[in-house]
Amino acid sequence: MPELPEVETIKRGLSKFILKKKLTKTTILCAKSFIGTPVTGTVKAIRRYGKALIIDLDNGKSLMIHLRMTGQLIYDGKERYAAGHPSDNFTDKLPNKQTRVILEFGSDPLYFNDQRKFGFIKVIDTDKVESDEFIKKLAKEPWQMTADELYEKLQKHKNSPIKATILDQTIICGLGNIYADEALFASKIHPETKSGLITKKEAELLLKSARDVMEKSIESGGSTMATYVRADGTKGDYLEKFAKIFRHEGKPCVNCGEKVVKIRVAGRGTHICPNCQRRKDD
DNA sequence: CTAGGATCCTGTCAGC
DNA sequence: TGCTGACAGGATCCTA
Repeated sequence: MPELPEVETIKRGLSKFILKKKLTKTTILCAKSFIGTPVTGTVKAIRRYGKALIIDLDNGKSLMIHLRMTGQLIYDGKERYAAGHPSDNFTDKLPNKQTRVILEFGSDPLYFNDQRKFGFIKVIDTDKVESDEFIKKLAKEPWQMTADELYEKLQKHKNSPIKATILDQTIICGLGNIYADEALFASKIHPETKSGLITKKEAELLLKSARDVMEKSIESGGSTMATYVRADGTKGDYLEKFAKIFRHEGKPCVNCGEKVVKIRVAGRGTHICPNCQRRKDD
């Protein structure tokens, strides 16, 4: 589901609507989607750590929200603001059968929808956010990391395929299945390449590519998300705005025209151009 | 310690 | 039509 750019988009969009508003009521429709005891309080800040969203209240409590694969947040005030896992129900009547939690800000509900129930909202003390078991393990994001740092980490996991390594949030934070494929394609690296065979130069390029693809998505993500929501029944296509390889299987590579293929790496569907991304091992 | 696979859960789609 | 298995924008747990 939502990777760093989507969560950043949610953060920016949601800030406009719920900052300084009071969370007055919580309705839990699925017990495993909400961890802790519901709280009330005024929204003081909205932060993001990797793919995790933090809503700080003015009473020392914070809500940590992780959308995992299929989470969505849909604010239904005067206008509707929806972001997260894209699907038709952004424009549905709400709540629907995938609604797990409803947070109410006065009369305006914020729906937490999550088809597969992997995501969650968790209440934690604001001063303990950074020591949370999940948060504290997160590595730096690509913008905070140097190529040398990345290179060193790759050497530590030299036998893992590079895609598996960059999907690990404790190694580099923010990439998910889409942006891992996009960054590897932009860097002309085959996803199955053993991490230990990545050169310093490639690590530098990979880091730059990761920044680029996510920045582009953040730029287009906000506006296209809004467009998606307003669309009259048509499916959102914001992936098409920036994806050059993800879900392009069967289509010609944008660089060389070779047919893009889909393979399986690290248990995940993976898209490559067999011509641009060559294996260097075996 | 690393590496790989199963697992959580619901829904959809391709292939009988 | 109905069934079955594969798979899905994530992360953890278990095993070797």
